[in-house]
Order: sequence, then C-alpha cells, then structure tokens
Amino acid sequence: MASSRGVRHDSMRARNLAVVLGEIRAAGPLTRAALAELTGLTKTTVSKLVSDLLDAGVVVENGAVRDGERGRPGVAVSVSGHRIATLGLEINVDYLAACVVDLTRTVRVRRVRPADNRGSRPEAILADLRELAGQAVADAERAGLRITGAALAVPGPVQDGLLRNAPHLGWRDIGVAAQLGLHDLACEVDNEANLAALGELWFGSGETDFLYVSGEIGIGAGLVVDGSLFRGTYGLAGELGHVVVVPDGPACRCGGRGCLEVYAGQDALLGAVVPMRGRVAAMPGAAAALPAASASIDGLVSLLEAGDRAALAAAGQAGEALGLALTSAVHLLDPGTIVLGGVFARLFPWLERPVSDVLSARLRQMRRTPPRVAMSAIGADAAVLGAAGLAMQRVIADPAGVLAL
Amino acid sequence: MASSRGVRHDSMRARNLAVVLGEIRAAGPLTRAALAELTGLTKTTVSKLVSDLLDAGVVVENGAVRDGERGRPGVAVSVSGHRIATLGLEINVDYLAACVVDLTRTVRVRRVRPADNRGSRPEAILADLRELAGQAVADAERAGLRITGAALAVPGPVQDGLLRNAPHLGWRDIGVAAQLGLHDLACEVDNEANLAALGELWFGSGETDFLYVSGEIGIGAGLVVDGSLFRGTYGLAGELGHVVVVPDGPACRCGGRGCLEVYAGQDALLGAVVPMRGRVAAMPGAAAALPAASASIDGLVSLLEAGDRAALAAAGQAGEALGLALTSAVHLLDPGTIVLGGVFARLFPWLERPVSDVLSARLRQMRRTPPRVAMSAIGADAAVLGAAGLAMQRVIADPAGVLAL
DNA sequence: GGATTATGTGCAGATTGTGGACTTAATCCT
DNA sequence: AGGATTAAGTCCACAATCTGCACATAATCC
Repeated sequence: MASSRGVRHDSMRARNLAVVLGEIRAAGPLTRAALAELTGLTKTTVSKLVSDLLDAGVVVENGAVRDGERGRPGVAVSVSGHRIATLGLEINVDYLAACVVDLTRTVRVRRVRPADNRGSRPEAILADLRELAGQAVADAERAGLRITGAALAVPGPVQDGLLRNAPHLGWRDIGVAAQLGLHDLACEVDNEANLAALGELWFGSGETDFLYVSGEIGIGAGLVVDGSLFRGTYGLAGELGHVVVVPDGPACRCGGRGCLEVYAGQDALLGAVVPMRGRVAAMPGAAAALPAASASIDGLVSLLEAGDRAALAAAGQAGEALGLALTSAVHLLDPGTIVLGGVFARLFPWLERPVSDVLSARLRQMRRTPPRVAMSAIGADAAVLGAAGLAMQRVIADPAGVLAL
Repeated sequence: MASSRGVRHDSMRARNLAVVLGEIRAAGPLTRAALAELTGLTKTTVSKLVSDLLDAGVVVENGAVRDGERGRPGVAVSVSGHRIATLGLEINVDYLAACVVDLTRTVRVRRVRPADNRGSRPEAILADLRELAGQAVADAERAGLRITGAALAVPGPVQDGLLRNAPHLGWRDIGVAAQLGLHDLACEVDNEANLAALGELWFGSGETDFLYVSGEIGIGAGLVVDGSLFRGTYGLAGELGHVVVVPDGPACRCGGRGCLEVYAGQDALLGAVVPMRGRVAAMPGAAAALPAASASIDGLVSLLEAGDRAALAAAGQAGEALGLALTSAVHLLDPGTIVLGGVFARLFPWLERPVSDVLSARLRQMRRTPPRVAMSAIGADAAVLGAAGLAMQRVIADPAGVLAL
C-alpha cells in the first residue's frame, strides 16, 4: 500500500507512451491502427505517440504491410536496435561478466573475465568490474548505442540494494551499486537467481509464467508471474536451496538441516565424482579448496554420459531431492512451468525423470496436471542477460525518461 | 503482461479519485491540503475530487481541525459508513455465514447458520446461502446502506471462479458464483485462507505484510505483500498444508506423503484426544464420522489447559511440523510476519514456542531476525470478514464505479 | 485590532486525448 | 483502364482534466 501519487497530464502521456511501446515490443511489428485497437486509444493519439517514439529512435517503421486484405496498407513499426541499449553486469565466484543488449533483445557486446573471487576484497573486485563495464560501454558507444540503464547480478540475497550475504565470496552487507560507482548510470542490484529468471523471460522460450531454478554453487529460484518477478516482502523470496527436504538431515551451512542444497547443491553433486573432497566440501569454509566449478561439472557430465553408476545415483538422488523441494514450492508459489537452469540445465537429461516423477506422484490429487518441467533455453549467461533485461524493462516501463535525453 | 489499456481522461480521473479515497481510508481523517501534499496533486484538483466523493456519500467532513499551529484550520474528511457497504459470504463444513461491512470497517450485519455440509449437494447449500445473503442485504438496506459488491469464501482452491476441489464438502469443479446467482451483485469467489488473510489485513492488527496461516479442517495460507494478496499463476498459491515435512511420512489425502496436514491438520490434532478415531480419521473418507470440529477443539484446549501429557505432546509435534513447513515457506515466500489463525490461533499458547524455536534455529544464518510469529487478532470470522473486505477493496480501487450509480 | 499564516476555491490557461472529416493507397469489380 | 470499396493515417475543432495563481476565509500572534 505504497502511498500512491496522483496522475497528472504528463504522467498520463508517459504511461501511454509506455503502453504503446510495450505493445510494440511484445506483439512484434504493429501498424498504428492495430496499436489503436490493442490499447483502446484513438488512431490520432497513437499516431502522435508513435511519432514521438520515432523521433527518439526507439522504434522504426518497417515499410508497408498488406494483410492480404484490401484497403490502404498500414506501416508497421517495431522496436529499433539502433540507439537504445542497456548494460548487464555479473559478479560470480569465478568470473566477472558484462553485456550490452539493445531494444530488440540482441546481445551487442559480451565480455567475460575469469577471476577467482572466493574470499576476495570487494574493493578490488568492484574496481575490476568497473573497468570491464567501462570497456563494454565503450564498445557499445563505438557502435552508436546509448546506454540508458544498468543492473548487476550478485551471488547472494539483496535487500534494499545491499548484498546481504554472499557466502562463496565471503562478502556481507556490501552496498555494491554505490561502491561500483558508474558515474551517471543508475544500476540496480539483485541476486543471480532473480536476474537469471528475467534472462529466461527476455531471452528464453517466451513464456511469461514460470519458476526459474538456478543451479549454481548455491541453489536459488526466481518466480515470474505474468511477466513480472515476485520478490516477497524484503526481496528475499525464492531461496529454494534451503527448503527443508529431510527434517533431520545433515547440517547445512545456513544453520538448518536437510536443506535441498545439501542434497542437490554443487558440492553434493561433485562429491559423487570426488567422494573424499565431497565429504570435506560439505563443511563450511572448505569450499575454496574445490576445483573450478565448470571443469568439475564437465567431469560429472562425462561420467554420466559414460553411464557411471555412482554418478547416475548421485544425479538421481539430487533429482529426487529437487523434486521434493519443488513439490513444496509448487504448493506455495503456484508457478506456471518449472525451468531448470544453470548446472541443472546441463544435467537436465538425468534430472528430468526423477523431478517429474516426484512432482506428478505428489501433486496428482491437487492439480489437474503438475507443472511442466523444462530445460532453460539459455545457457550460463542467464544472469548477466537478465540484468540487462531488467534495465531494459525500466526503459520500456518509462520511455518518457529516455525521450527527454 | 496483460495487454494494458491506454489512459484516457476519464480513467485519469477515476484513478485520481481512487488515489484520494485510498489515502483518506488509509491515513485516517485528512484535510484537503494534507491530501494535496500526499498525492502530489494540487489543492484545486483535490478539492474537486473530494467534492465528488462528498456528493456520493463516500466520505464526510468531520469539522475543523487545528494542528495547534496558526493559520486557517482545515476541514478533515474521512470515509463515511452511512451509505456504501459490501457483503461477505462463507460456505464452510459446518456453517454458512454472511456479513455486511461498511467503508469504516464496521461490521453492520452478521448472520451465521449452522449446517452440516459434509458430502452435501451444492444446489441445496447454495439455495440456503442465497437466502441468508438476502436476509443480510435486507437488514443492511433497512439501515440505509447500499451494497455495492460481494465476495464468497469457500473451503478449497479456486481457479477462474471455479471451486476446484473441496474435499470436506465433497464438491469438485463447481461454478459457485454463477450458481449462487445474486442477481445484479458481482460476487468474487476465493478460498478461505486467502480471504481470511484479507480479513486480517482489514480488521486485524493493521500490518500490511504477513503470511496468514489458516488452521481449519485443512491448512492453508494467504500471503499479503504490501497490502495485496499474492495468488500465484493460477490462483492456487499458499497451499501450506501440503508442503513436504517428512519425505517418506504417512500418506496424505492429496496423494503425497508426510505433508504438513498429516502432522498438524485437525484430524491429527484431534487424534491425540480421541486416539482410535484419530487413526481412522487420517484415512480419506472417514472424516465425516468425526464430531463437530469446534466442540473437539474445545476439548483439546481443555486438555491442554489441564496439562494433559498426550495433548501437550500432540500440540508440540504439530507446532514442530508447522515450524518446518513455515521454514520452507519463509525461504520461498519471504513474508513479513507470520500470523496464526483459525484453530492455530486458539492453540497459539502451545504452538508459539515450538514454531518460533524451529524457525529461529533454521533461519539464523540466512536472516538477521526470523519473522515474528503472532496470533491472529480476529477470530473465526476472518474469512467472511475478508470476503467483505475484498469487495470493499474493489470499491476503493474504483470509486468512480460507485459514483456513477 | 491589525499582521501573519494556512486552507480552500475560482478562473484563466496548458496539456492531452477524442471524434469525425479528410487524404491516401491499396484491392475489387466491370 | 476507371470507378467503387476498403482501410490506414492525419488534420482540426472540441472536450476533459489538471495546474498555477489570485483571492476570500478563518484561525493565531502580538
């Protein structure tokens, strides 16, 4: 019940610009007449609004379209990738990443810098990221793009712009955006699961209702309902990794016992490949001794492809645990589909069956059909891309801000 | 991403009326000057809007107020309870209820009719309810009120206005609102947990962020974030009763195993008091043989007050199970506080400790402080009252609709 | 009792959307 | 080929709504 402000003439226009632009972006190239139909505004008004958007270079005319019917053909307009773009950033345990995306959802610049950020000092990492961001922006500007917003994905829960706790970086309560200091560029911060969910929304299969499950070092999830992210009261919703799977199971680094992460987290999965280390890695603090994540997941995939029984058993167990946690999640969150991302996308062939089986067995009576379990359509870039997508969402929600500049 | 309509002059005014009325309702009596400040509109505009609201009898002037400062005193306006009211309805296993609530949140009419609705035919029950509703409306009209909306609470999940499955009534896929047929009165339908949550929002402690846990025959929950209800993709969110507590626990009537309901549902709680029946009652279909719920819960409370060991153990176990399910719920939904309602409110003294203990033990590392666990401020009426509140929410969100009549 | 301060309203003006007439550009029909 | 028909996009007078300022009003302060 945020104290809502009244609507004035300028906000009415701003809103209508957003409605028109949103419709153009969502429903592909559209003629002015079609836009008038969709938005309920008159042709006159739509014409004026579109004209403003054209002047700003936010949309372009695509030439005449005939629908095969008779009558004067309309001129389709669609979003333009030539001017407006946004910056996505990501800090993760073993790399920094930046990307620039334009309004047509085309990735224009992509820069990744491997790094070992475990237990590092925030200042150093953020300086590196600032440099990387600067390079990406420079690349984009050389291509004639104007960066109008930015967002940053971090591996941990974010509340009021503060990174609360990133266990694998060893950071606590860091005001990341402020310390990053991108001069005159507003930069939102959110956790990687939420932003990866937005990545799936913007660059994935096109669905607008799903629970994105992010299997990284930790396990998170981002719920998208009708195209917008559900964040909960403090922005901490979606912590799937610590849903209780076995009430008296092994201790988890979160202080609980038998959390999903204990059974399906990266340490648990790799424990099957490197059993001795796996046991040690389950203890807090020892994680830094593990080999680089991607390499080890590659190893696990090889073993699975080769039919290694221990590896298959580990994947099966992880899948079952994931199915149990998702059962609770479905009851509580009521997602459309379930999208497995990150490491879980790579392991999808071995996870799908156990996850689906548990879900359909346990949800049979309550729902006509349990949610479909799908593999993420985008790869490891999900979070950076989603960050750029979030910034782009702001542009589309308020094109007036961009027009003014 | 519902295809959003453009803003026209009339919708701008409608929105501003809603903003002003919402502010008056939320922030108590306010002068026009204060409203202008809060909404960002000019004094002139606020004056005109308030004048319309006065004409419609939606608000009243309370006389001059001096803030102790000098200058002309303002005239405070506040919502009026004299004209606009809404109807709340409820179908439950052992009663039908109706209430009429005015804009000041005063309950003006209250009617409850005991009934045994287990395994009954919808037509008969709905005819009874229609009669009860008619009586309540007549009472209200005698008091000079105009009923501008209605809502109905039912004991089961609702999707697209269809009551999907009410196990204790034995109903499946019933178009309740349509069959009820309240001539020219729009009637929304939702499940009792969601509406009880709205009841807590409107008539409870005044908090705007909480998870209301509804302990009735089944266990449900309604999440309120910033004053509005989270419903999920299909309107089925908040099914706390079937969150997995013990993966290989006893079978639940939902088809799963070890759901919360198995450990903390009414049958489980009463099983401690009437052990033989309790065992039988856990089987599906046998529920109808149980004694009326309230009587038995009264019995359980007496035993607990008397210090009966078996009863205390049962409550302790239920509390622990509830704590485990809520741990998962907190991770996924990120609620503000947790409000225990229905039967759990009556058992609060015996549940608070185990629930809080489990929550704080398991959430310690992840959150500064675990959510506070509170007792619902309103009693068994929560759902009916919430239904009336939901209908009232519609009035406040669109006062223009009421003005027109 | 006059100066000061703040509320609420009246009036001219600005902004924005509307509705119908008009222009434009295509297809259909003869 | 030419006129009829159809639909898109634009022009213009008009209407709805909010703004900004001036002004009347009603208190307190000195």
